[in-house]
Amino acid sequence: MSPNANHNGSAHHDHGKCVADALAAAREICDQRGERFTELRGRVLELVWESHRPIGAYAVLERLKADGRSAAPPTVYRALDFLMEVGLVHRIESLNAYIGCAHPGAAHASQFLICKDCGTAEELESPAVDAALAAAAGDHGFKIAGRVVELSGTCKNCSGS
Amino acid sequence: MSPNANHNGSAHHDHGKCVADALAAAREICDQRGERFTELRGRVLELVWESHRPIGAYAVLERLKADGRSAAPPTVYRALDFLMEVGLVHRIESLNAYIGCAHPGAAHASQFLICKDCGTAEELESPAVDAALAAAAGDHGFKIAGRVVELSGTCKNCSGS
DNA sequence: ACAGAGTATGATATACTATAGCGAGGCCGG
DNA sequence: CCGGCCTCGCTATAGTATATCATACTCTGT
Repeated sequence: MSPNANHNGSAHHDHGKCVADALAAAREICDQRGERFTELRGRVLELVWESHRPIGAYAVLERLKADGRSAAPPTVYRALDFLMEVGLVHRIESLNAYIGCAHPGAAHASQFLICKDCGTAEELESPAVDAALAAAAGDHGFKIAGRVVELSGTCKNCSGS
Repeated sequence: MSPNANHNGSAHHDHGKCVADALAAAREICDQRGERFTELRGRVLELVWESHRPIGAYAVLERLKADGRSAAPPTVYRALDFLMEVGLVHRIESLNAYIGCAHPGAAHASQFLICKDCGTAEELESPAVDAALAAAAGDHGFKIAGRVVELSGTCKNCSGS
């Protein structure tokens, strides 16, 4: 993994710390919720964060195998499903990929800005978007249970160049 | 919205007419754009509309085969790709499924309300949602190229019962 | 410490979704 | 009529996800 990372070109970005923070937060959240943050789940979450952009389930699987661990698709899908239920990971539907949640711990409806050039996916939580969606759904008598909002395009850094 | 509309099981809905209208419109749009609206493409579009809710590519394939036609996955994927390029069909990312466009002919960014109970997907074009998305993206220096907005939940008819 | 319930993981098989690549035939402009 | 392009048939394969059963772990109450 690139030690430098720095997703969107902005300044520096201590990737190791960022991953470690995410893991620490995850552990705490699971503790609070009485969920087991097992070694496997931790490793999967770590791999998702290390990628620092949406990563496919099978890419996670390959990395697990590279650890020397025995793993099969259900191994990773179960871990990802758990992490999504707890709110530590999001699934990007338009990419069939997964990414670490930027703001775990709080229920939230997020939106994603997916750059076609660099592959990063920035997580947003725009109240305005959320309100507009709620209003639009309400107009049609629709009760929202789940939201998928994914914009593809060019991110700030990539459009500069 | 179409004059008849009203999917969701309530009251009447002249399905045959609705499909025929969609096909007629499609033929005209392809003519205008100098695209070939072949028999296969027409049949695929017809099948998509007949389903009247998002339908998977392989379900379309089965129906094509039921016609006695020889068909393989590429057959249907090529047709669907064409129909999407022309704007006659949308893909629902969260379902890996396809649905006829309710307002073909005009460029538009649409949103979908997908009922988990009855499986229908209502197509919206909310300017407010669109504006909110554009604003949120703009705040982050992001240039939008494609939008995926899919809300899952319970539609009006299903929440009544 | 132990038994039992519930949960997590291992392992195999299979289902579902999508694309690559090649060749034959049709359509259309020159 | 011919040459290029588009459409379609066909086979193979890639990519994504789940069903199912077996094993092993963890926690709780005793």
